[in-house]
Amino acid sequence: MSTRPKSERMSPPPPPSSPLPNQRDAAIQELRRVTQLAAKLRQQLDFIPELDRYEAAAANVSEISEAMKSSLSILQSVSEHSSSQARAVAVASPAARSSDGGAVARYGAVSRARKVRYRRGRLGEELPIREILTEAPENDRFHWRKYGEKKILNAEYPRLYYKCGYSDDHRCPAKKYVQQHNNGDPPLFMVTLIYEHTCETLFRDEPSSSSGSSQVLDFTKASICPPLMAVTLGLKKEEETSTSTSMHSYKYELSPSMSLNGDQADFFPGTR
DNA sequence: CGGATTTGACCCGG
DNA sequence: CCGGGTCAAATCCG
Repeated sequence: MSTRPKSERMSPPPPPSSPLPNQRDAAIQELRRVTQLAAKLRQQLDFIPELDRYEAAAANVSEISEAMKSSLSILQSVSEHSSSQARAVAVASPAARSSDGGAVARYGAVSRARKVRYRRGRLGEELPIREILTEAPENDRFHWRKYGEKKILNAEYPRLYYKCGYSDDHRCPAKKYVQQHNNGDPPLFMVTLIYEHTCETLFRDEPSSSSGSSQVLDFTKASICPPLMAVTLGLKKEEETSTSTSMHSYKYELSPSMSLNGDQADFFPGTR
């Protein structure tokens, strides 16, 4: 009964109507599909705002990739060493097999540098930084309070400064800067996240329980968690927000442009 | 009326 | 001194 809402399948699963020798090929093909999905997953990681969750998810994706790789190699080696039956097939098309391995390696290599950077704080400290290029900067489900806006030299668009809406109550250090990046049809915004939220743990990994809320991915867009249920880490006994955590309404106004040719607009060379 | 946003001043590091 | 980041009083808005 659980059908994915949006779907993102790239190829329909091949019918399992394969005889024996082809089963291995089918399995390999499935593995390749999963490998592609892992690659896609890796891209979606970029939309995870919190540092620790991002890294945890990244680790999981890496493990998936590794598992895929080893599974594939196991399958292949089995087929090659295997006696009798599979033997014929294995010898029949060695080229195909090696190409499979190539594909896996390629996807495995996609693990480009993560966008977790560090920046000098006023005290010379290093602040955890993440940069995200998105068309929906308001769609992380946190409550932000704008506290400044600044024109940036050589930048077409101003930079907007936000801090966590609970920064006062919970000493949450999370901040984010949002700057429009271009004026495409879906305009892109460079979102810089600084520090993690300590105010609330939105959804700790809850196994099972209610439907939906598949704890990972799908932050891509949409889905703004309805109520931020301020679940503190369980150590501090603070009287939680209680006061209706109102829905927050954003409005990132796209400033009325200020001319400029936008030629040099070189923001972050390395991203993407 | 209260909370969020606006916006220029202020601060601070390079 | 300059530019980016933050503060905070004024203002806006529901």
